[in-house]
Amino acid sequence: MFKLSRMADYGVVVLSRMARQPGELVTAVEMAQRTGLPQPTVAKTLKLLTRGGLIASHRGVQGGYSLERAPEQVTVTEIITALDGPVALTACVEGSDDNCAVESLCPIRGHWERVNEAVKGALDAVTLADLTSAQEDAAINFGRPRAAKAAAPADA
Amino acid sequence: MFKLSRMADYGVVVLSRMARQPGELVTAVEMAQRTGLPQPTVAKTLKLLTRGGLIASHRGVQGGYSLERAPEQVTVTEIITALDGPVALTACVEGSDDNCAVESLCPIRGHWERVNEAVKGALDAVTLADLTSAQEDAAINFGRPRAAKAAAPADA
DNA sequence: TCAAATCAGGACCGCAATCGTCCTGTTTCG
DNA sequence: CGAAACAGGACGATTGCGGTCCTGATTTGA
Repeated sequence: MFKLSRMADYGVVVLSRMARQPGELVTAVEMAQRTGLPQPTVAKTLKLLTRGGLIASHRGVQGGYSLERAPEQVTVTEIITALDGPVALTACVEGSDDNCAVESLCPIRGHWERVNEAVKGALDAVTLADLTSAQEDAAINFGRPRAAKAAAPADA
Repeated sequence: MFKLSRMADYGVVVLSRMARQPGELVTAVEMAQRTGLPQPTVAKTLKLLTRGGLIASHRGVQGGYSLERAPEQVTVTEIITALDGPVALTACVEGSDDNCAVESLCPIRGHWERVNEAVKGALDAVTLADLTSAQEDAAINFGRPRAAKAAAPADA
């Protein structure tokens, strides 16, 4: 229950790595090497984070991604939102598709939103800095279910 | 993101319906008729709720299920836990399977747990009574994606 | 001006977990 | 003893997600 998506995990890993040298411009492949995650996935994650406004991208030969905001300014809510869409407990709440046919007369809806707010608040209270604080030198490679086969390039 | 499972939705629907007559003994098929949900699914939900200790079951000819606890005593956390397992944000936290190979040296882990607690607290604060309060007479049939075909028996 | 590097965006496929159903016991009452 | 109802688990379909790749746009440097 409640498992946040793999993408969100990757986002935290990538951002944590970037937080170590804020402002530095790193390419997607470089990032993949540093984190040990597969390149395409890292690239995708970086793109999502860019679209979410969490990092800045620079095209061209000497391009790359950079963390422009301070780690204390980046909340977990933002990370999750950028990678998985808005934080919402129930399909009922967003009402995006045809999820809830009788949405208008569903009285539970309002109550769920209250819970949603509380959850969102909890996630807002945690920043990237909080998640990064203790892992300065530790190897960052959690959250990979069973893909830990071919040993990571280990910074090659 | 965060979408809680369909089962949890069903659980709330069923429990809300039961909360209207606490102590009354209703069978699974009866419950299905009242809620408009398919019988097998309702039966499954009832079983899970029973196992979770949220309702009591009585076998035999005149058997059925009954809500023994007061609606104010039933928290959302309990409902979710009964139907979907423990509330945990990350695969990292539970550490049940081989999800996290480097769990022991993953420094992010502790921080996620903090978030987990906050989320759990938010869900603990909402009871079944809160979700039931306003829906005394409204038809309860949200959360059904596209299965709203054959109009519900409407209490037959 | 041209070529290389790098990001942007989307399409696509495969897997996995979930959802929903059903079947076979077990218990209780008439 | 038979019917009613719950208990528990097995099983198949489906949806969403995770992961990869391809094509285009943009910038830099020779």
